[in-house]
Amino acid sequence: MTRNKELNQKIKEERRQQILSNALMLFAQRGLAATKIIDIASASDISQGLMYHYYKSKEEIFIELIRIAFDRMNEACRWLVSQPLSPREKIKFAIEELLKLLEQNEDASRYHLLIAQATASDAIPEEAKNIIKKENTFPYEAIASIIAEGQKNGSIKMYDTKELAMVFWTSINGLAIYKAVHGKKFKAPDANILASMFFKE
Amino acid sequence: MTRNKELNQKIKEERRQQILSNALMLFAQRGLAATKIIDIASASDISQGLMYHYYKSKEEIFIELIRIAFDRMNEACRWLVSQPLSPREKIKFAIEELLKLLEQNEDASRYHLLIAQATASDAIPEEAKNIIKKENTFPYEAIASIIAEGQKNGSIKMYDTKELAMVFWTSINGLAIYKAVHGKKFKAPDANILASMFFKE
DNA sequence: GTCTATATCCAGATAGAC
DNA sequence: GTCTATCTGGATATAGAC
Repeated sequence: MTRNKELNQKIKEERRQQILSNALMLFAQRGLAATKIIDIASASDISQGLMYHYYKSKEEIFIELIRIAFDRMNEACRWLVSQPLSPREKIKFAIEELLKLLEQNEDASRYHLLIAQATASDAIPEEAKNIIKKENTFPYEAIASIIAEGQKNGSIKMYDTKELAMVFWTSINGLAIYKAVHGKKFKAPDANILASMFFKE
Repeated sequence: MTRNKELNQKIKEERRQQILSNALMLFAQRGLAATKIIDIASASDISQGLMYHYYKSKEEIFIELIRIAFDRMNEACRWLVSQPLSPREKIKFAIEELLKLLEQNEDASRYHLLIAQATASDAIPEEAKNIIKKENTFPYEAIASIIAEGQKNGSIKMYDTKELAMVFWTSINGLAIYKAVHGKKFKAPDANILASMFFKE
């Protein structure tokens, strides 16, 4: 009895993951409004009606994805900040890892695109907007704090700290979008190109 | 008689421009699917029904905007290539002008965002896809050709030419999206930050 | 030219059978 | 748990009055 319940729970959880992953692909490809519930259902090989056993609405799926996207992003930033590396090494490492992720991991660039889209769009659920408002600044601040340290010890160029942090993320974002568009054909650029915005030769 | 006809034509043309401009703002803000005809009509202070005197569908408006966006972009690129400047000066100038445009011209960043969105989205009219497929490569090629020249004469770094061109546009794109999100508060970064990806010190 | 009213269509969400 | 059928609402596009 309890056995069965647990097993069912587990199956349900797996199915939810599967739906999430398909929804992520579709939202990233077409945006929230243009993605129909039935598209997600078809991609997940279930009927439209059955979707509502797993999620109570399209928006709920979207919100959960936004939450996951920021969780992962912020977790990665916290981890980066805590590494025993010099500021310069951290920035270099961050660029390299982000580019590698973009090139190799399909989901990674989709999450990026999802955030980019969601951030750029008015037409998303209120709750998603709140998550964005609350979480969006952290990656900028994390990078800015590393850059500030690097500027103090002379290893990073003396441009305005916030401007550098903005250019860091907007460049990554731009590449993530490019990747999402060009798919598997995408080859990440040499990390040194981006790095040269921050480092003296 | 002919007088009146001409005048009417002129008024109609102006109204169409007005509608286009409002539609651009809304499409950039919310995307195609999430923008309702009635939103465009309201923003233009006309009834929903009247919209159809000016455009036969929402998609037609979208397609016209995409066409304009690429016309302007490509025209600007052609102009840049033809300037009597050294490759290095051209790149520097292009960065400065693009950043200035982004900061000062509302429409400019909206057109950027529109292209970014449209390029990133599956869910746009077939005809818009065709325009994108046909026109999208030109700016990349134009910048790549300038970079190649600069590499030949030693004024631009010897990274892969296509990678540099890609990073050029994706960085601008990323900033355009950032600007579209943050609106008037946006302040463009120092052009030298971006320039340092291309130039030796 | 402009509006209001309406036909039509499509997508989200629910109900109910199996 | 899963499906099909259906309700409901909202958006596009058209018709017709002024």
